[in-house]
Amino acid sequence: MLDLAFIRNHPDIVKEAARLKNNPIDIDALLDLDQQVLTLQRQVEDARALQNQLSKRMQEAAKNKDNALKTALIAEGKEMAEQIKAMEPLLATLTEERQQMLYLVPNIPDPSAPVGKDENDNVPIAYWGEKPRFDFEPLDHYALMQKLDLVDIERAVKVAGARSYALKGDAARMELALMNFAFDRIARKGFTPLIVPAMARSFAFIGNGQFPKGRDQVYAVEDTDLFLVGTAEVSITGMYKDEILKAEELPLTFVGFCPCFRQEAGTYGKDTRGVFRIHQFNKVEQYVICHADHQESVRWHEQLLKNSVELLQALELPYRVVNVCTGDMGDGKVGQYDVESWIPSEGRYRETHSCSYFHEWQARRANIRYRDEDGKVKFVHTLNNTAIASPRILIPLLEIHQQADGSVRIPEALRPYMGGQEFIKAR
RNA sequence: GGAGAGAUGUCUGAGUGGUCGAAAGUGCCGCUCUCGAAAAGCGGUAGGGUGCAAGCCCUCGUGGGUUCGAAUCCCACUCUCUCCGCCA
Repeated sequence: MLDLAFIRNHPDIVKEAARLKNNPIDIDALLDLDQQVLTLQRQVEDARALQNQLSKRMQEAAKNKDNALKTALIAEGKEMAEQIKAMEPLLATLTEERQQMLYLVPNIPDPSAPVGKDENDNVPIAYWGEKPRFDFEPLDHYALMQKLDLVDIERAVKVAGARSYALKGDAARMELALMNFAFDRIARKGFTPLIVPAMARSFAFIGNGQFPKGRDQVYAVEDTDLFLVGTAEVSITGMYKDEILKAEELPLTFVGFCPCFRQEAGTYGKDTRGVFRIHQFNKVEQYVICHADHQESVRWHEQLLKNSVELLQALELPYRVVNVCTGDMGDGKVGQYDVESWIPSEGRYRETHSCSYFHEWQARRANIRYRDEDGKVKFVHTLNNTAIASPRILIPLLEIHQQADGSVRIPEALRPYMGGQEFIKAR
């Protein structure tokens, strides 16, 4: 959410941001509504001021035992109360409408973000690792998983419907190993480990930016105000809602884990093979709350990216980093890098990580602030990045490390988390 | 699921329907004292909206109601805590 005062003072900047992000919001309509609110608000406040004055004079009258005056003032007060009561519902409605519209206003992308329409305009900025050359016919991840008995999709679908899966055997062990591996490595950098609720109230989703716009991607728990989170980010943001932190407490750095749930509405027929796009997965997430300082945000953005790619390097997975263009990045983001891992069977890189910084956009929604050294209360900055998300990461992991004999080599860095095991072999 | 208690500022905690945005303590900041620190003393210290500003308005869990006027009375809801039951 942007500062309303900023939108008033810089409507052109906001309109340009919306255009760059393919966001159809009508800023003029918002400002128009805002003016209505302000006008009506002034009227109501004037009336209330008058009412308060009457109230004070009434006390005087009571003290002086001036019953005639008191009676007259009460009559006047009654009148004011009615006037106010008549104006209040409209003011409340308009204010709420303005708020809902405000939620839809996108953040201003950084000038360094490439301008573009969709993911095709994202700009690769770094490559790492050698794409493997196989001297045998490599399998795709699903074929590999079937052959090694690592997954049971049919029976999982029987239980939970399309886009479900059950990891089996060493794939199940590997998934847990990956979570542990990522959790450990990021924690070792000083990030506080956090296992967070996978369900959260609506305010957490509003705070994070998933609501109201992404509501259709989220599962609701019936007859409650609870929803299943699509990322630990939602819960962590919610945890700090309405807090005023001390400047010296910042930055707060977390490595958060929770199962993640996504409806994947509107993706029918897309990525239906294997475990690429599923409704439930596990994710270790990096999350940072820092001072309201652009440079500090940028430094953390780079650091979070570095943390993630170090994990991929340890897993010996070739990847590239793309600078996500304005049209492809989310509403709340100032800047976004995606890390894409090489998928041999598709002959292309695909998103496995997403690294974003938001400035105050989430903090304003969730009302997370801190008291600055000089006593001023400011909104914090927030950032987040995937550390590891699985089973998606199993796709490059299995495909890249498959061997001529049909087995899969476990990268050395992961072996300590799998009891020293070196290969996944057919049973 | 059953029974009870509660929700106030950084925290603890007081609060008779009007002079309460709110006592007191604590924390924090400044000053005095001191070579310096501690202790002690004095002063300051909630957030938000609106306005050039003075100011005005709002906020005592949330929403409604009573009233000229609600932290205070009434209703509903939410949440927290304690005990019992069930349970990983």
